[in-house]
Amino acid sequence: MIQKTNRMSLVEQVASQMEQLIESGHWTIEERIPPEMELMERFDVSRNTLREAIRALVHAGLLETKQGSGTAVRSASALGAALQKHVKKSDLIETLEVRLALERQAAQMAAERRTETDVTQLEACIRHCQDAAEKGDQEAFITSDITFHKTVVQASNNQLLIDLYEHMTDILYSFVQELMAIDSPFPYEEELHIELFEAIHKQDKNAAATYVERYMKALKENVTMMMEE
Amino acid sequence: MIQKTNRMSLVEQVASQMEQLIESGHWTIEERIPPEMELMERFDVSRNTLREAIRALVHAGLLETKQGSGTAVRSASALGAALQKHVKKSDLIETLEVRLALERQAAQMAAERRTETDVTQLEACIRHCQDAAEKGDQEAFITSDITFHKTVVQASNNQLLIDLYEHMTDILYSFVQELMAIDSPFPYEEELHIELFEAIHKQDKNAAATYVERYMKALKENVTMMMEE
DNA sequence: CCGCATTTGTTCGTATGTATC
DNA sequence: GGATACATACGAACAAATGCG
Repeated sequence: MIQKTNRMSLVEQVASQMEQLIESGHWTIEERIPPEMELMERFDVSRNTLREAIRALVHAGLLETKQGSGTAVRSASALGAALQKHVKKSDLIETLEVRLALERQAAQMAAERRTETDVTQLEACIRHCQDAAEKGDQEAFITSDITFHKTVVQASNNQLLIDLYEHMTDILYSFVQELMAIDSPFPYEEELHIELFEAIHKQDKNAAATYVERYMKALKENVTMMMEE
Repeated sequence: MIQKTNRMSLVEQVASQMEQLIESGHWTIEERIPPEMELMERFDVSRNTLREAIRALVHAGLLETKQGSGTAVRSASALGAALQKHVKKSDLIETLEVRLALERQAAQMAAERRTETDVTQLEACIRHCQDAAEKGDQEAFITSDITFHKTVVQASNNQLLIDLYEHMTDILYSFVQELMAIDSPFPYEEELHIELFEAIHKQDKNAAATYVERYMKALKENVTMMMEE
């Protein structure tokens, strides 16, 4: 069978391969990729062809070039970069509302499909949250909190939903970090986490949705308050 | 104050401008854009620079070049193209589940925020659906059906949600078209549309969510049946 | 601080393949 | 088949930024 990809332009072939290398994690984030000269030899193409491929990935948000310095990986996913660009033009509240939509759906599906492994993982996440809260370690707490939510979504077993949610959350996180500078009076709704966990554990679909809604409502109010200050 | 990054690369400047032209609808979809020579003069850059910019947009899915023919607009949005690529690797069911998440949230928000204009628009959409159903015009019906759902989401007044939903729906639509070839035994849940409309009209948030869930459940079952055949 | 090597940025020229008329 | 227009690909040259000794 003849490979149809002979019809794919050289630039596309090179760009695809590089994209693969990035998304597969072979070229990790913030890492500098080999210089043009070396890549020319590796891919056996001319400099212009290679440069066009690099330009495509730069425009897609995957790479970042600096004259005189080199080219580095900026994002591991084209979808994430596209979302980020789009979200930057949007309202923070709008983004939160979309995140709520995704997490509620995920929580319901998690309640339906969760495995024993999911349950033990969620328990571990909650423990991490509690530990960080007791120690008063803000940063560690926020990280564990995010991990908890991501783990809930992962239990939904819907890869598209997982990807969208994680990108959305990462973007939100970096935004919130910019917004609230150093000190962060982030209230911990510990009960809500535990209740959500138990709803998933008991496979109670409606309860899971309700707790996500409550959590998100509280979060939304916090953010609006933060923005008014 | 010194301008920090007036040093945006020429290629990026050109690519951004072209992206603007596409997203603003100045270059409409499927339309062929001016040949390289003309664009070189308009942007006052060399051929290679222009080509790199075009390549970037091609890789982003906004443009499509054909040797000997020219360059045409393929998609009006970078996010849409990125989503499409990602969705193609996903399951149809997964995509439906995400769409449910978005539409349920949108319906709730529409119930809360809908204006009188939204109500009259939704009424018009329902009438179009009914007309098409009476005439037995499958294609017109599906189009009106999609328009109805998009109108519901638009009433949510959340631009990010609207964009995501519309891209998702367009992708789903093109998929379903491929899947079901010519004849399409697409069942019309007329009551559900009307009930959803009335819930939004009466600003009943919970009812709106319920009807979207029911509608999506029916749709999911139809799709699974279609795929098993 | 200077000079140098490295690396990316920009431009031009040339040859070839391919679709359209 | 021929003419034209466009896209593809390569090579070469110089400019500009960066980092190092």
